[in-house]
Amino acid sequence: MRLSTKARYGVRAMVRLALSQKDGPVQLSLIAEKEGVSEKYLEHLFRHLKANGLVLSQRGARGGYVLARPAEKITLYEIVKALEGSLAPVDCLKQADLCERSLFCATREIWKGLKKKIESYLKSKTLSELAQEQEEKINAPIYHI
Amino acid sequence: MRLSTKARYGVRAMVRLALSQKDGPVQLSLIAEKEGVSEKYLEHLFRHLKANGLVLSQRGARGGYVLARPAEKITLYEIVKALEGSLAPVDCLKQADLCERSLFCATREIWKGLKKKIESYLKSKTLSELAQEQEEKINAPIYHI
DNA sequence: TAGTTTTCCTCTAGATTTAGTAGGAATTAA
DNA sequence: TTAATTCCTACTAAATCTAGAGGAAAACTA
Repeated sequence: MRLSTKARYGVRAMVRLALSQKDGPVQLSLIAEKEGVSEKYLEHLFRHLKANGLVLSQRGARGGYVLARPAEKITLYEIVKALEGSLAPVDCLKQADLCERSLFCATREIWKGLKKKIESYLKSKTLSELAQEQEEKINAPIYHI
Repeated sequence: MRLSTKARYGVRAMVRLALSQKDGPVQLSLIAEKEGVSEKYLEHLFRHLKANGLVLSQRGARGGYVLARPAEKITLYEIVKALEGSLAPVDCLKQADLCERSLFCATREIWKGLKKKIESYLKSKTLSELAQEQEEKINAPIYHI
């Protein structure tokens, strides 16, 4: 049940974008530096984010990315799904004929329920909530003596 | 967020075990045949199930496996965890020092919440529930004309 | 006791997925 | 025109998944 780095890095990049886009498009080079992720890898991730209508891009000098919608209107579900492809724990949920047992399989119902739980949780979290929490964490660090 | 075949086959095998063990230990060869999974692969899975105290084994002729506890006392969480190792969506939940950002990472809190949702769902499902549902599905099949 | 059945154990290996990197084309601002 | 930036297509090393082979150990049966 692990998320790939696509989802992990991608969500962090989106938070960074939400926090940084006040001054116009944000370059991948900035996100790469701040998040400690390779710029080349971010290119892949943002392709998916763009294809799924989550960000808009501006090419050329002083270009970059901005959120396609206000952060309050973007859920974590959308981000993770755009990057991970699907949140189904098992493939037979998308494609029942992968397994001839599908119709009589009790475990399949369990996985279906699990998928719903995961999705409803991620749908309940918006990017703006996450960005705000991130800001608070940065502004209220723990000081060591 | 996909489960491996370990968890998928393992849960099905446990359901099969719950349904078949009335007449004594169940051999892997039987489960393999019924579930369409290689016996050799089941050996691997049952090693983990046994190591985690979910099944007991009897070696030798007419040996096999039985549940270590009544099916009502075994949750899906235990089975999946035994086979999958961990249900953490990201590794930094188990080992915070994997990432220097852990202490100030808002996304980490999200993944922690997601892990809790997954676990509480799987803890709420017992093997006996699952076995009963499976039995009903078998006894009430859909007939095609 | 001998033979058979079954779990137990270690080692090996192909297939698939992950996590990137390389190199350059296209676009835009200055 | 130049520099900056996204966009696109390949390629690849490493990890993980999904087993399979071969035999040792244990226990039942005759």
